[in-house]
Amino acid sequence: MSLNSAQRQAVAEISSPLLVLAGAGSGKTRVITEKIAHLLKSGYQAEHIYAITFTNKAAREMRERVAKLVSREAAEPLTVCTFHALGLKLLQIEHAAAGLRRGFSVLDADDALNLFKELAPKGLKNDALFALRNLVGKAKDDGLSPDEAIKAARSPREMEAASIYAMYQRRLSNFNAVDFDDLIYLPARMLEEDAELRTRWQGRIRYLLMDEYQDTNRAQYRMVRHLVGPRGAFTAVGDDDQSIYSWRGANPENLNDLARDFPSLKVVKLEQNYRCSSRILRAANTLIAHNPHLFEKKLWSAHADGDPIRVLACRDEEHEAERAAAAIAHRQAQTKARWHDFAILYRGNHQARALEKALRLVSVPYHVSGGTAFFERVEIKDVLAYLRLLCNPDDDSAFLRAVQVPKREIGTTTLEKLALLAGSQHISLLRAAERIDVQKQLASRPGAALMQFAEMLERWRRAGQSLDAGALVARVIEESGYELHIQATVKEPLAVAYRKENLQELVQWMRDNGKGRDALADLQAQLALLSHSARDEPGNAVRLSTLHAAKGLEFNHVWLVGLEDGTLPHEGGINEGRLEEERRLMYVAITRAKETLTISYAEHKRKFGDIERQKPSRFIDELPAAEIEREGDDPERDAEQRRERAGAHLANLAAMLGKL
DNA sequence: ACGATTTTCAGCATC
DNA sequence: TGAAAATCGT
Repeated sequence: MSLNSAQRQAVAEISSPLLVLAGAGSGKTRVITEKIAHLLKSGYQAEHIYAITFTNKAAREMRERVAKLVSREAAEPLTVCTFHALGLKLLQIEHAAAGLRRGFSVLDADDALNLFKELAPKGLKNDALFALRNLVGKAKDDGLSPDEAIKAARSPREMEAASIYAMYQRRLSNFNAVDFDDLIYLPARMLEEDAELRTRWQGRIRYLLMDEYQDTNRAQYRMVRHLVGPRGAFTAVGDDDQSIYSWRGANPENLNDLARDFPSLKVVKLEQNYRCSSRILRAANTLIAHNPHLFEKKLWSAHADGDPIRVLACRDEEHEAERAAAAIAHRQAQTKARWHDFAILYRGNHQARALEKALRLVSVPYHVSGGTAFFERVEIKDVLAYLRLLCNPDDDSAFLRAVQVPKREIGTTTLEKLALLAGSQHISLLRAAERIDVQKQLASRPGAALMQFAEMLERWRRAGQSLDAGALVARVIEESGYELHIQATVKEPLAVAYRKENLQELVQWMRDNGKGRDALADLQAQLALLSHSARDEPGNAVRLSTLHAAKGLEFNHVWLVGLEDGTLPHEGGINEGRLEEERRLMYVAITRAKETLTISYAEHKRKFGDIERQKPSRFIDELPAAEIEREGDDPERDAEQRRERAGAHLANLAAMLGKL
């Protein structure tokens, strides 16, 4: 299929900075991939083209689609990665300018939070702690250094946050480590302050493409602005109606700022939707028209009207789940559709429980996507701690983890003593553990155990000179006793096998990606950015997903459950300006559906113990009444409605026959 | 160092 | 309500 005229325009425009406003289902990924092919044809060299996404998954998909379009060899030198991966790459190359040493660590969210907790006042309530951390995060997002944050502090709370921020950054620097936010903040700052570095990177990145632009935060925008420079050779693709991440710092205003900062900016709108039935799209348009808009766009679809949108009133959450499960099972049996053509979408993770139960009951295969902590793979984090420590002896947080798993008779008392000694000499825990005089001040058994641990790391470091990354990691897993540790601590044989597989996959990943010497130093940092592996694909199963996790996906048949005031829109979002974001969330949900959309709500729900009456979501009233078909849960009432419809149908037929 | 009991908290979740 | 974290008790 060929491109439509707006898509062609978006692909061909390479002389001016370009903003592509890509409505839901308008083929934005296709435009980006075609544009990369076009840039290559126009004489841009692949190593100078950068395509940036938000998630690893999106990056992987884009790489695959580009490789299909041009050849695999032509696509290979392209850079297609996440914002954070780009920031990491810059830091690894320019580490000296950032005050980092080679092999620096990237602390994951967990480690960063633990470090923060250590520095924050003790006994702080959870929400106060998070509020404080948000203030620190905001300072980084605003591009303020700790000193600047202290100067800018306007209230005692901000002052407190700024001083914790300063301590926090000092600790990171002692660890020779950065956190996720630093992967954006530090590059943005370096590009801002160092003209020579900026010119060099602008020469390296000759064309920049950005996906999901509405999700960028201010720091990311700053980084981008300096990377593209005044030349503005970039394409930003986004949709303000699909901005659903402002709660984690995304700033859709960035779409506006683009026009301000690049006066020659061209704007192309992709308004033809290739995904939804006309009726579904009309419903989505009518709903989102209740929001104010910066850019007017009118999405249309060439598809037929299709089935009406059904709105079901259910007794309670269980009843709602049963109806969805039964309807999916029934429809699948009737139409022989594939299971993965169905999705049930909901606002909060906890809503999945009733649905899972109902689906199991009717033996429908399902896959729950999203939901964070499900696949927190300890074995990867543990081994990564070893690798981090190997590349960066100053990484205390990696030391604390590695030294305790597997158990080697080093307990909290020993570590506290060690920390005290290390602190008094201003050296890291591992450096302290290596020192004979420190060992002498500890009890003999723990002292010896620490020495053994330090020697083991030193052995690996020497072995690393001649081994490639994959082989070295295999050796670390073996010699650290980690495999035995899994066998000893994990009870189920299946889980043991699964964990070993994961470690095997880690080794393979190192083999695949590790080229050249010192590869491990770079790879261990990249590993921190890798969340899920390429496998654990959902397969042929009904998809259960939160609305957030469903963005970017599409299904023939979508069930949207829990449409009650307080759930969608969510309680907290109803008051402040967040109602609009809730509406966008609903918009995203509707536009996932290609053929049929069923919306349901529960009239009663248990909340924190007791049963509460629920009001149907106000968003239901914002849908076009002509496109929806309401059904209560009262069988009598339903039967009556069906009879009425059948009657009307018959009357229609009779009328038509009469005309003939 | 561990298991039992009490307290707390309840929105999405990337890198 | 119910799960997870914090605290208690041995």
